[in-house]
Amino acid sequence: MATTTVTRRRARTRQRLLDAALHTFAEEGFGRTTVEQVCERAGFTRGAFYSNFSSLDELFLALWEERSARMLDEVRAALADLDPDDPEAAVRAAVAAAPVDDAWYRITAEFTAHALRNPGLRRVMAAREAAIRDAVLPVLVAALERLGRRVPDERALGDALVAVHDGTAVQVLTQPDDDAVRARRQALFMNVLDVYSTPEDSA
Amino acid sequence: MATTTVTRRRARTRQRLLDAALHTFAEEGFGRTTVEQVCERAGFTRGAFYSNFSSLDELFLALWEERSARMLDEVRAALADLDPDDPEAAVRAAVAAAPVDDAWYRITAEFTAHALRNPGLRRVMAAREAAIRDAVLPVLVAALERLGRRVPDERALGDALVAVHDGTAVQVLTQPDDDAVRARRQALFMNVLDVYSTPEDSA
DNA sequence: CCGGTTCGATACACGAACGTATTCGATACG
DNA sequence: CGTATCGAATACGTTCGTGTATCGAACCGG
Repeated sequence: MATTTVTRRRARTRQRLLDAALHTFAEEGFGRTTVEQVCERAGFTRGAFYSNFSSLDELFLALWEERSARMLDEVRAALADLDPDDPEAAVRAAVAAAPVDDAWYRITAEFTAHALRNPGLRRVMAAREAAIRDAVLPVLVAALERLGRRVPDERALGDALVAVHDGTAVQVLTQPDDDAVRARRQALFMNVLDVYSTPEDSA
Repeated sequence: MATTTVTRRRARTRQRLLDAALHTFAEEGFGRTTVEQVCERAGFTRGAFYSNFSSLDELFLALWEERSARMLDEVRAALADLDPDDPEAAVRAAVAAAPVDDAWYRITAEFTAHALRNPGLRRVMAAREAAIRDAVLPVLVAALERLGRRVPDERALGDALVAVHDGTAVQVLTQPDDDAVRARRQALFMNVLDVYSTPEDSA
């Protein structure tokens, strides 16, 4: 195909721009980031930028989609091989799969704020969140069943876990050196799993 | 005092600028907001701005401090008169006191991201969060005790509640029309209160 | 009222970033 | 090996926002 190799070049600079943008967004904030900054970091000129994206907004969305999709994959992979006999370990693995990454958190925080201003983006974000939830949920439900626990309201459990994940992420990031915070986070996950599932007999 | 009335004028324009900034930040995002936009909305010139604040960053911090302090007061006031016999109502009141306000959420989200880049700001934010938590906590603990429940680990309960509040806020805002989301939020609060307290006898 | 002070308005000079139109080089393909 | 095409570099004019230095009016105390 004629376009194959040409597209390679394109894809490479595109990727570089995305990487540069990731770091610039994290350091400067999305709103404070300029096209020039991204280009300089990536080692390109603005011409290259505008040949790949029509605006910073477009790049921002592309970046977010790429990264969140990748994270979703990682979560799926990590959950694929859980130890069915050790619920603590399972939770630990699941939590580790959706790590609290400083730079990425800042970006999603701003993306969230951004999306709340734009109905289109808001739907995109909601869909992605739902996808993550729906990927994680069946695995956890299965794990719980192997432990002899049923989940009466999967949706409620899913929302609760997502909320706990997001909510505690801030705490962990604002107190990065406090292990107790991390421990409480872990405990809260366990508690939620416990509360939103019931022992066998209630079927 | 000579400065009294003069200060009044000053305070008035200052307040107007803060109000204008609140709305502009909410609509445009903090990073995308310019001094000019704020001034235009407030009905002043940039001269007035620079006579009151040295930068947008400074205004941003001032705004956040003012608003979060006010919110803290409101929470305190709302919690002051709780119905000791109706835990659901108590929670509802508490939740209502820390309302999920769209505009305000966007701003705090960006402030959080901003603060994560700035150690000084991060400490300010952590302190404010702790203050809110410490204001709410004793009231809830007392309410629970009146219901015959003890709270073994107050800190854990506090962190959990804050996390749930923050985490579910996003869900409520991204799905504003879905009452089920709000109901699950409420339920999650109840569950957390339940899990983090034990009946009398365990004293 | 009146002088002094404070505070916001005005005007200016500057720099940063934008987006486009065009050029030039690399790369795929016959 | 030559050529057509694609994509990044360059160059340009323009807009927008900034911060400061100065001016003038509102407001204070006496």
